[in-house]
Amino acid sequence: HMGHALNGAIQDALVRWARGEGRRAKWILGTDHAGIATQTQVEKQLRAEGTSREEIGREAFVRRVWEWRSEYGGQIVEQYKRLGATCDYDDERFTMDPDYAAAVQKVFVELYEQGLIYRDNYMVNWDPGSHSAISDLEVENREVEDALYSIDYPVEGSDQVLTVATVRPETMLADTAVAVNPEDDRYRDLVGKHCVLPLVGRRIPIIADEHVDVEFGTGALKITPGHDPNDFEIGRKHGLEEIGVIGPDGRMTEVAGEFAGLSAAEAQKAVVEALRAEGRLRAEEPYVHSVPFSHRSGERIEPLISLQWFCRMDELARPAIEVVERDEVRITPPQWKRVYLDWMREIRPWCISRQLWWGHRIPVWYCDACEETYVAEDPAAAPERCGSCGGALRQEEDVLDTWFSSAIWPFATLGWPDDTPELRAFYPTSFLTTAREILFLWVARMIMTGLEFPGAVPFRDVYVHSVIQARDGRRMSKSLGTGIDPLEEIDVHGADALRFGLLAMSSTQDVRFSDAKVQQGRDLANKLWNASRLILLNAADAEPAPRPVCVEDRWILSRLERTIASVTEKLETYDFAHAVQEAYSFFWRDLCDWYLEIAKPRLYDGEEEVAANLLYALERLLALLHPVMPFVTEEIWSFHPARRGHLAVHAFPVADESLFDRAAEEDVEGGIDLTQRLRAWRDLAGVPAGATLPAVVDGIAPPSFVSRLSRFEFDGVGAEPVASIGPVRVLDSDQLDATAVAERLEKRRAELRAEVERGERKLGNEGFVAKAPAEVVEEERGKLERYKAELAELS
RNA sequence: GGGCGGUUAGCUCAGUUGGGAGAGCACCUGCCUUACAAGCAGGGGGUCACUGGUUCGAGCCCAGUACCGCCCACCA
Repeated sequence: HMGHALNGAIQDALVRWARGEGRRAKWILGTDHAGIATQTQVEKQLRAEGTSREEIGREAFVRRVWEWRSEYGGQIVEQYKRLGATCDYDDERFTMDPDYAAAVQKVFVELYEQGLIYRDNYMVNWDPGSHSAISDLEVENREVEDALYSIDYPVEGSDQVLTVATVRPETMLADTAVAVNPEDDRYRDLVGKHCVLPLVGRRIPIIADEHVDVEFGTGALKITPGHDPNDFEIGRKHGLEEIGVIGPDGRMTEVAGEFAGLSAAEAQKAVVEALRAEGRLRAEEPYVHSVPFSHRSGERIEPLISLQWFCRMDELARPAIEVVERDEVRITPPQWKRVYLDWMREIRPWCISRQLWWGHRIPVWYCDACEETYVAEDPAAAPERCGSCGGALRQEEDVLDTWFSSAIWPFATLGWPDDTPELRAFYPTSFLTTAREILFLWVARMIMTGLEFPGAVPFRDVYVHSVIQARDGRRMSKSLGTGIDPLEEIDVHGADALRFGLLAMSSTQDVRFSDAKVQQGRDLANKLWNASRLILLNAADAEPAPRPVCVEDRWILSRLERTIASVTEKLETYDFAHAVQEAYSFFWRDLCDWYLEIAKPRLYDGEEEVAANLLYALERLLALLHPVMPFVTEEIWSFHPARRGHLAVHAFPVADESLFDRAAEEDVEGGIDLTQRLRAWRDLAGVPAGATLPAVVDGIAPPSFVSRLSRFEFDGVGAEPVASIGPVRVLDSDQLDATAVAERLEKRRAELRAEVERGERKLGNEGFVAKAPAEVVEEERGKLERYKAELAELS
């Protein structure tokens, strides 16, 4: 999707740039096994074939997934090639590769042996869609309208009732307490007594817990430790019984008695009806609240207690917090640093087991006879018999969260745990870019495992790129139909155009996809081609070199080198939008609009110096733009007389400061400004486009190109001056329309009067003159003088 | 409920330390000028969301308001 394309454009620009600077660059492209998503796809196929994973069994299913993978797994790689990404394709990695899998097992076992990985019955986010537990980060909350039911729970041995409110009445079957706030005077004397649970008849204690909000509803809260994360915590604190009435299949269990077998939704209706029949239902009202959904399957999460593997994060997080605090890992843009730190400081245990078949099967074996547990790094070397009782061993059925294996990507792909030359050469890596939704899921975990295993940060820089939204500002998503396919953009506009466009769009904030920016990239590629044609067809015999012979030459060389310096600086700070805009504007405005137009006569004359300058500028410009637009620059390069091999392995230009020339820049830019004013005057005075007008210059002569590019002859004689533009006095001629000239003059006089008034007002302000810096005041005085002088000339 | 970001031209976005508001696209006018009509030249267009404050001077700094978006969060 477009996020991959942006990510690829950024990484490829940086890696090509790094190579061009002679740095040893490695870019490993690879994929994770996307456990839930992939398993879901294959299960869908099986259903279409009238079978299921249960029917064909684990081994056959995993084979099917590998087949699926061999068919579709290469797509992203092919797409990256279309984009022009120069990954080390021979080194492609996959999280299920045997050596990678071995690294995953090793990490699991080491963390297990340190006591950081443990198995526990705990409240998890159960995803009925994938039939698996998922982690907190894979849950998204959505606003939903439910009904809020108020139910009367009779207090044992009295006429009193406690009214509790719930959006999930079916879970009342698993209630094991009613809680009130200890400070709540209304219920103080009820604490310690019991309620009788309607429909069920179970005696449940009334307990006091400060979590209960006195303000909400009646201030009495039903406690269902088995089906509510909140109640689970309270239940553990008070040692309450944990009852499960909803099973992993989303249906009511045997424990639910007469409701057993119903889906949770059906049970809700039935329970409400039963309560109503018993007169226990006090109220029912619409209620909007946020509800967890599975990010993967889209189904509503069913919180339930289940036996899962967890990873304790606090110890792992501590050093990962420090390296970011100390900027040993720099996060750009900087606001994400705090987001990272806030999350890490509040980090909770990570549920790492998944009830799937596609993934790294957890390397744990159980002895059913004596309840002994074994772990083994190498599944092939796993014990077959229990060491204590000799009983048969059974391997854990669950697999690891895909992110658990992705977390070790930076070093596992380089051969860890072996001490490989690659690991020594490239770890720690330098750069990682990603969308911010990946910051916790992946980046944080890579930092933690990197510090824990190889013992160093996995990368120095993290760049969090923009989210590219759809043209209308909505999220790009397949389900909304708002997605824009990068491959289609490449088909229509070209990969260079898309790369340029994406980098030009990128920002420190989210941006809408801009067709105009891609268009700009396409236009740039086109114009590069045309300008190169002009240069190469007319200058091919020269040797590229800076050979300035006039102020315009010194100007363009100075601008070229300043642009190189500036683009490099922007790349260094990951300011891609400004980097590409700056290169664009140098090429389009300075080189094409001005220098090429100025230099054409010399070029057509076969002048060697101008040819040398142009070939030099082109050579350096191609190399500068190559990281952004590799295809067109490489193609043009193949026609350049200075080419040696491919541009892709040519050096990135280093700014030559000896060519910086402030004076030449001022002179030429003054000439450009004068040319534009002369052209504007002509246009507004209604002069035919092709006409050449007589004029004289009063004072210092402007650069020679001004006359030709503005179509004025500066050696006019005889006629009266009718207008004054800078040092240029336009002389009367029969090509001028007297009325239009008069109107134009009057318009200019009005402008000048307004400027003079503005300047006088500002300088008449005592505060300004007294408190503003002297140079600012001086500048204002100078401007006022110039405006007054021009106005005097025109009157 | 917390936190972060946004509000600048018709559209998408830039605006470095506070000193006369910019780009690309779109629009208007004129040009097929021997690299390019996917082009060239010129032009119009903005109460910088709102209200106060600081300052000689505010798009920029401070306080508040209103919308929009995102992230985090165990009020039933």
